[in-house]
Amino acid sequence: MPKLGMQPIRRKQLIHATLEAVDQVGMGDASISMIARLAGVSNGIIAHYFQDKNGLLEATMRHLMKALNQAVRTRREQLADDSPRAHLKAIIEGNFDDSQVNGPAMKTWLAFWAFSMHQPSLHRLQRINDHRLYSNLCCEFRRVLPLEKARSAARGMAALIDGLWLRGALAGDDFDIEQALQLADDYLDQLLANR
Amino acid sequence: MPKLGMQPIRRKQLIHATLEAVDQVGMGDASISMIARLAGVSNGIIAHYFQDKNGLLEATMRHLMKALNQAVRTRREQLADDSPRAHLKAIIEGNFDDSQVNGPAMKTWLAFWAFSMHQPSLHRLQRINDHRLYSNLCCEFRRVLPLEKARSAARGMAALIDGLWLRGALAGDDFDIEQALQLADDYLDQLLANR
Amino acid sequence: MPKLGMQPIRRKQLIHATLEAVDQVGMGDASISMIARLAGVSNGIIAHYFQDKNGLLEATMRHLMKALNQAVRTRREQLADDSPRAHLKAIIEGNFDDSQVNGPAMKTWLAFWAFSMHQPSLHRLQRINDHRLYSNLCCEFRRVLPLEKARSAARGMAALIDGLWLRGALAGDDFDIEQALQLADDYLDQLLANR
Amino acid sequence: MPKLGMQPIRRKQLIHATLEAVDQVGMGDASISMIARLAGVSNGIIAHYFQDKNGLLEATMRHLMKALNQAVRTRREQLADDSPRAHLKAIIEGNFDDSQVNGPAMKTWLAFWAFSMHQPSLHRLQRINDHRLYSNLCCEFRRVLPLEKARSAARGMAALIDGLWLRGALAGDDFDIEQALQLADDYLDQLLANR
DNA sequence: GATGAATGAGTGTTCATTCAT
DNA sequence: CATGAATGAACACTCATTCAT
Repeated sequence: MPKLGMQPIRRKQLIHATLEAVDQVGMGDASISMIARLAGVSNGIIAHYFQDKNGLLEATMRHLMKALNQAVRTRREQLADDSPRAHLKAIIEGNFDDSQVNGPAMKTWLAFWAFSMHQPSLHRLQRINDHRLYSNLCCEFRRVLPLEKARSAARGMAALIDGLWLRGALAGDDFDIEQALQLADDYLDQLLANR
Repeated sequence: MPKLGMQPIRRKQLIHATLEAVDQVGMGDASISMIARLAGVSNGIIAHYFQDKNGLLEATMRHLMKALNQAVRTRREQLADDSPRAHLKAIIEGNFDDSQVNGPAMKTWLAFWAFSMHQPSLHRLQRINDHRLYSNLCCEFRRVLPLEKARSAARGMAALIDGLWLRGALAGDDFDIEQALQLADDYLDQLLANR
Repeated sequence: MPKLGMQPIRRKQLIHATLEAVDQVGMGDASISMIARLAGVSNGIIAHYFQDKNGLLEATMRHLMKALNQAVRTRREQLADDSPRAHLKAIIEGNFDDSQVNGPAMKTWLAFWAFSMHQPSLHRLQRINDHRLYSNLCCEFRRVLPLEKARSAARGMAALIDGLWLRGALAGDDFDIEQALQLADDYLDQLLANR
Repeated sequence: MPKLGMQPIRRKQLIHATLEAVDQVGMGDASISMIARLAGVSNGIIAHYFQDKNGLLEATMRHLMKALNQAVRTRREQLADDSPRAHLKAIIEGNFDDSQVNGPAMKTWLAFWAFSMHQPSLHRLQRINDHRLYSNLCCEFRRVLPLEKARSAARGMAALIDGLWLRGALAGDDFDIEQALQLADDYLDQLLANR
């Protein structure tokens, strides 16, 4: 008798096992059987739920992206203040959400960046994600800056956010999130001041 | 004695073949035999000159780092103007040198970032490289800013440079270097203005 | 579930293929793929059941040791006469059992002796096996000889058995088992006479 | 200018390096380049003096056999007493000469036994060596025993010698040579008493 | 006489994938 | 739904051998 509704449970199990595996040994050495072992299921099950390894990796990336979007959206929805500045801060902070700055997530993002350069389906996801950050920022800057200035500000802020995140990820345990937020905040002030 | 002085020639050959291979198929699929084929030599020669695959990858990373340092140093040495601002601009521009923004180099850097998270010897190299950028920037900022402000500025600028580079690399052919330099320059102005 | 209970079948298959391979080309040239071919299975299956080549070799050695112990035990259990002499003869004869004097077994034992000098896990097995022969002999000698004489007799008899076996193995097809048993028997008479 | 008379020097160097290599890692892992390194010469030199690896191994085996024969002959020549008993003791003792019971020699003999089963040229050498021990013993026994008894005694004594040596070699550092000689001596007494 | 660069076949091992149960 | 047995290609690496110098 088939257990009903196993699909979402198994998928979550396997995606988390993938993150854990990448955290432990890197994406290159995260084999199907290791992931299956971490998830406590058999090898074959991955084909059942994700077709093949690429399917699992793509699903894992979508999971991270969804978590990022969720982190940003939640912060923006809970805003008392509807000012551009408040929204921009929320976007910045969302990018340094717990779901994005833990070991497994950081290592997996790094691995995906490299991998996506040679995998069209992942590259598309990657570009969508990059564009969403820019687009979110640009929208808000647009409320207080002329178009070209807004675009420029969005490009700069997106780069600073990613750069801070990247250097933090590479630094490992020394990632000082408060400091990163402070730097982004200072930059934001300057961008907004420069009308 | 056999042909003498082949070592530096072969090493260069193989490092360039590695960059080419990573550019074509990514580091995960850049096999020893593919690299050897691209270099026009036999598989076994890699062991002869680099001990093993890791040795070759590490040498390739050192090559990229050396090129980056060289690009920065050359620009600084040729400076007519010895002002902090000029030096900082030279550092920024060095990071977007041709040796760093071509396809093979960008893909290889991305791959190394991911890989270094699980390879202590590469991680060490990575940290040295990250620190050098910060350190170079900090020195120059220090000439015009108080210590804490200089540190902050260096951290911010390092992050912006890396972020611009990263987003450019992920964008692929659409990497607009002029635009990136402009954004970094604007940020630099603001940092220097904020004494 | 897939075919159940394949493990013991496959393990026997592969151990016998190993003995055959060592018989045909020696342990140095008995490659995984040759063994797999002889067993009629794929290369990869060895990892599935024995982890790696060493695991297979160790299992093969255990198989030979088990056969030897079985050959001795069976003879002793079927003894009508419970005298020390009868037991000692049974031990001697067990060491020249068909399972121990055929080509594959002899060549594999020789190879293991050499190999065990550099493989701690096999060396341990080897010592256990050596000690068991001595120990079995000593127990029986002890029933009719004082301690020191029993020990001496056991050492001598163990050496003679191994020496006869060794020279027989090296002689190849000319191994005259009857002659070997006769020599061991004569030696036994002398040891027992020397109270 | 070619150095004259290098051949015997280089050959000795390489044979000793081979024994050392086999002692350290076993014959399976004693590569040409390891042997060359231990000898302090280049890889290519082995082909120069021994044609190929087999040539070197065969020469090494001949070296061990020569040392064994020398050890026996020297003892017999220095005998004051020309009795069969004295000669037999000399033969026994020669087989436990320092040149035969050190680590490198023991490990190499074991490896050769295994290897010779699949290498006709080495097998021939092996049989010559085995036969020489038997033949030497038989000659002396013949002086005091009838033909069949002499043959039997020689077979038994050869087996005991080899068996004691083998069990000693497998025991490693615990090889008690005095004990082995005592056991062989006791056996000798019994064989000579049984006219 | 001696070197060490270069080869390329061969090794053990790993792994994503398939499939009968 | 789920298993784990089985495959076979691919991998990094080793090595005896060759040969120009």
